[in-house]
Amino acid sequence: MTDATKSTHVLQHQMESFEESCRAADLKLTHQRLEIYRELAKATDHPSAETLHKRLHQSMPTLSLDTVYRTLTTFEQHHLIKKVETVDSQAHYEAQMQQHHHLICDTCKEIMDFQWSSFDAVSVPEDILQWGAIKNKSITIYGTCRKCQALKEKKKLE
Amino acid sequence: MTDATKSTHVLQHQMESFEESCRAADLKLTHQRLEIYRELAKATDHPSAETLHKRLHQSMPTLSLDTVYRTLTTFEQHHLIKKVETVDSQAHYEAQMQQHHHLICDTCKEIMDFQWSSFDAVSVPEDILQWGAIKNKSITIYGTCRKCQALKEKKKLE
DNA sequence: TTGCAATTAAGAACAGTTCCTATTTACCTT
DNA sequence: AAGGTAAATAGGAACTGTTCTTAATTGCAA
Ligand SMILES: [Mn+2]
Ligand SMILES: [Mn+2]
Ligand SMILES: [Zn+2]
Ligand SMILES: [Zn+2]
Repeated sequence: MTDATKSTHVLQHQMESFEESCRAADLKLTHQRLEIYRELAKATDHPSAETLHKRLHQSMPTLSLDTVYRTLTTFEQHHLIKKVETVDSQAHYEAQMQQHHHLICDTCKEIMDFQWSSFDAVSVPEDILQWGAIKNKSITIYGTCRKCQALKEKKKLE
Repeated sequence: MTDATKSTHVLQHQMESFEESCRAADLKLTHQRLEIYRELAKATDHPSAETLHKRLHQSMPTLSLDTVYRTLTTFEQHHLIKKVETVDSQAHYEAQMQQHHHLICDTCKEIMDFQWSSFDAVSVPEDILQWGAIKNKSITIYGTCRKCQALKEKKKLE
């Protein structure tokens, strides 16, 4: 997927399996839940509740910010979405549930996904096993993205 | 270091290099700054501003929470400490500046340090290099720590 | 010592999130 | 299809974590 948005049929499939998960979890299929999930699923960034609320406002002018927060929390509790760990004061979310890792730009704070399957395959060092039961490991890479690097170069020349 | 607290002379050395860094950065060596740094440096957990404030309250009853926040922000800006990325609403800090990684317990939320030098040594996948200038990569491992596992076992038996 | 810019304490303000409650809605039962 | 009911929502109040404002204090250079 090189495009900035997901193809319609991939998203449609994701929506169907989302609806199935909701029914299985006894979550009512409200318009709000469907639209919030769809908006998050089609996002390639990792939006905050406020960002999602803004994006949905045009098509759902009465949607309350509280509903966005409450709904995201519900989804997270049912493992339908994930809260992304950041250093930011706002919480960021994603519907991407497959194993993946993050690139974070220290300048624009954009969070990008990436894969590193050879890392996913290795097991953790011996001495960590005694800490407890390990469930998951993920990488965060920090740096400056191309866009922000270019901007900095420009400013230097001025 | 198997002990829960650092040996006095290691901490003393860390304090000396901290004082040097402050002078180099034109930061005045106030009692508050020294004590906040010392408290963070000797901690093996990853305390929040509020936790640090509580720990310091006995010896410094007039220390304000605002000063703790302001001081931690100042230290972070001068790369004397780090803000730890978590999914938590409170910010967590550490004085440990050497490359290391984190284990986070999903139950008690405790954050533990660990080393993985063979991972530190490998370079990132080719295609990531085109994203921008990479500065650092770190791992977060999630799971349930021994203590919390034991507690859960106990509850099951009841 | 003295002078002054930097720093602090205390509380007000602010930002992000959650709670309260009256109203609405999904969906189960007829 | 219609009715009943528990769950979900909107809107505003409340709460929590963090930052700002300002007057008083302090570190440190002269
Ligand atoms: Mn992601
Ligand atoms: Mn650490
Ligand atoms: Zn950037
Ligand atoms: Zn634990």
